[in-house]
Amino acid sequence: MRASAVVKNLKDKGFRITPIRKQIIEILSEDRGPLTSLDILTIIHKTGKKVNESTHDHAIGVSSCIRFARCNKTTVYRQIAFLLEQEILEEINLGEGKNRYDLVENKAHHHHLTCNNCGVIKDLPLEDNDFLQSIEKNTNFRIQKHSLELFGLCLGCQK
Amino acid sequence: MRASAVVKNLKDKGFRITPIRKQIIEILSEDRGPLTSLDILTIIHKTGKKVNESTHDHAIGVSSCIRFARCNKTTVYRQIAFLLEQEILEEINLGEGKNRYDLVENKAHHHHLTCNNCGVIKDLPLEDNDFLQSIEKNTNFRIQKHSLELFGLCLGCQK
DNA sequence: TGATCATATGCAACTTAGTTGCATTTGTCA
DNA sequence: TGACAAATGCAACTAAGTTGCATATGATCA
Repeated sequence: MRASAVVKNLKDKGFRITPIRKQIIEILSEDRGPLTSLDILTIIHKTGKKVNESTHDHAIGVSSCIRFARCNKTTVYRQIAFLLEQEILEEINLGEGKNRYDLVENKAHHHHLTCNNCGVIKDLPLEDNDFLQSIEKNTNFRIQKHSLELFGLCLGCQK
Repeated sequence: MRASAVVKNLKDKGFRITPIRKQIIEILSEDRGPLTSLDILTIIHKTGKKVNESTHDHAIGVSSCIRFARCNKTTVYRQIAFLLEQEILEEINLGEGKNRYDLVENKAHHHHLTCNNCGVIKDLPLEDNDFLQSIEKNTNFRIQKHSLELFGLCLGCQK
């Protein structure tokens, strides 16, 4: 798994490895597609270790309750910011009014194909260097970043 | 000006022409670049007719005050939704956490070049039909919509 | 021209994504 | 193990956008 390599790399650079940081890196390397901060938080809550807590609320007869792993949304946002800074993550905007995040691939820069029906998001590797160079020539802009997002129907949803 | 043609077209289709609807169409046809809902609201407030209102607040000695044209943000959002439905506007997302809107051009579909330094947004007309067709062939997706946004430095900001 | 009515508007309250300040906790290293 | 910088939790906040409902108004017709 790529997660352990990322963790090792961060450790070597002198950054702390906390359980939450590690878990977020693991979640993002499981190839679930680009995730929102809420996706990440929900996965942490669902997959985290269960904790038995004794309570003494005799009034409603509850003697113990089960809770899932705790993590605050602020922490998720801060981890995302950290991982973006370290260029481990990239931010993806599909016009949904929220951001998604994906591990930066070692392979070539890629784009996304989103199915308007089922919502599946597929990677789309593209050789676009020539394309960008010709735009630079024609416009006198120096291009630093670009985003190309495609929306349509996947094969299964065309029927 | 294109605004009057748009207004006439809406009237012919049986839609009401209210002062706010008209003003929003005019603002968007002034070629200020893609605007946010707040941009539109602010322009309405600044350029609207002044209204003298008599007050009788003797306690603080104010006998009249000047107010700018009123328009509620809800109204702007609803007009945007209406104009999107009529395919008069298109929604543009530059990853800012908010949407921008631009009149749909009769000319070819185009993209945007945003300067990371001064924020200027330039139109970029592109012939991308072949490009999209080859992606359809390679992926089996039927592409319905795409967004290509480029970010970098305009000529003036490269120095 | 004035009455009618569907449509447009204003307002307040709400939702959701994301941010900030501050007190507390915890990984790391000596 | 103790110390301390970095990470976390929590509450309160901001900003974009939405919803319900009462009121106002543009277009039409008598």
